[in-house]
Amino acid sequence: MHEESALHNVQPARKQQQRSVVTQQKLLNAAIEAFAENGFKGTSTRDIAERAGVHHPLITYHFKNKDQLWRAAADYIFTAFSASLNKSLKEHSNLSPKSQMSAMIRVYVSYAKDHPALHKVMVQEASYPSPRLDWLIEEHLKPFFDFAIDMLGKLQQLGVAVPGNTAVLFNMIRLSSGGLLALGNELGDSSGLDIDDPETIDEICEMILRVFLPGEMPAAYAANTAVESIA
Amino acid sequence: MHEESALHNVQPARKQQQRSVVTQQKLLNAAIEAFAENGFKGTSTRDIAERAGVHHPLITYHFKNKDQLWRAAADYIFTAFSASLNKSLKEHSNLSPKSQMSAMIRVYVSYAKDHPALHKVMVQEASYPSPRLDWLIEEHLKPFFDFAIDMLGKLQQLGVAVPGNTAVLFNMIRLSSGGLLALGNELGDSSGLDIDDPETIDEICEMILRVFLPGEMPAAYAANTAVESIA
DNA sequence: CAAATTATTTTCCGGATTGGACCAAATAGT
DNA sequence: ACTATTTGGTCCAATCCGGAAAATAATTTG
Repeated sequence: MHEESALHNVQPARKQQQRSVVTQQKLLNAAIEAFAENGFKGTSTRDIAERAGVHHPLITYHFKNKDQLWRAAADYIFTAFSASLNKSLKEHSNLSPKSQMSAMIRVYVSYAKDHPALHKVMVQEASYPSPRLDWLIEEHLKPFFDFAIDMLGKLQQLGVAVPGNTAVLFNMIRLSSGGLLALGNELGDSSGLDIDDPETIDEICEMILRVFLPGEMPAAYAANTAVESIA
Repeated sequence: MHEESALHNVQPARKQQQRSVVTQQKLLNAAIEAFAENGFKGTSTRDIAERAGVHHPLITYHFKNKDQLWRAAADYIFTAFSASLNKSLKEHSNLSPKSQMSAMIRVYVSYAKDHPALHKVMVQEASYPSPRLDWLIEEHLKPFFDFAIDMLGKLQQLGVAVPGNTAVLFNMIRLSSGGLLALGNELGDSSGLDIDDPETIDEICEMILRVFLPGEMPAAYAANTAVESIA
């Protein structure tokens, strides 16, 4: 027996084996996919194990139980997203606020395209109150939201973003960006849009900018306003 | 035994009893709620029956099986929505296209507030390919989408709606409108928004109009362009 | 290499849940 | 009052559930 999930092992008396991290990752990816499709309740650990091509008791071994697996999976995908977001923020830190927000939206859309589960899991969990939703908000959503809303508010003051309740505006951007990609299956059949076409992705990004950030940056604006990355 | 669901009875040798339609409606409402929360796979017929306060074998009696119940529930909510939409369209048929689209968005937002399941079910089913998704698109989504996209395209030509791919724009409106309401649980905790406050609803509607339909109608435009209701 | 530790496989469990069948009783139209 | 419709109560066989436990295999470390 072990006290903690292998992912957060405190004192590994011995090094973690390679195959271990491989199966953990296989399980995490499978879990994300399954949870995104069928929600927490609608997903069985056996389904996840099968998708991962792994014997189901390994879930107990590596993650203790279904709930911890869900949390580990959420950590996994949100941390990865946060990383690529911070990377982009750093690269664009010397550009105008509008360019920064623009880059941020592009990162989100790109990430949502490759990992639609990011958006789906959020929607799935928000469907009804649950301890997981509370945890997700506190642990991952709130920091990101606070940061983005603050940034968006500044753009509103500059006349770049549409005025109005900033939180509402932010969530509209989030839902549009993530939702379009998550609805890939439906969009094709109902609206003739091909999500896998890079041009469609571009069109989506540009449309979001055109709609939500229609204003131009004031010419006199000094581009150099440092933007700290998210904690 | 009966050949068809009671809802689509062909030759009722005797009239359908009142209490029958009551339990059917209770079941339909419960089904919509449950399917919206946990998806098709994640919902059990027993769960639905329990929510409806009805003995679960009645599902078999009234709807034959789980799948038919899902279809009946989808029919129910989409038909009701279509009705209130057509009503609003008729009432505003003498107004400008922008006012009509504005009214349409308000109807959608209001409906999504009282019946967030409308949006949730769509998202749930679009999560992965399924015969239900195909059916839903063909039966309900396509007619509505085609109508709305056509209307939106005209508004783009008039310079009222933001230019760009009309289908993308339409889906952004749809996701923003429905999504904000469907995410009620999350929005409160993560962004301090109270969905139950009528002012919030107003703010949302106005924001959507401000963002997606920023242009003014050309003054010279003749208001009287008849708009047929959806088939 | 050998021992100690970590990881995987295999088997099993008790219980809950699944969708659905069945029939007797109640109810409501005619 | 007669009869079709609707409901209540019970049951079932199958499957799936999350997890425990023990036997086996593979790796790291000394």
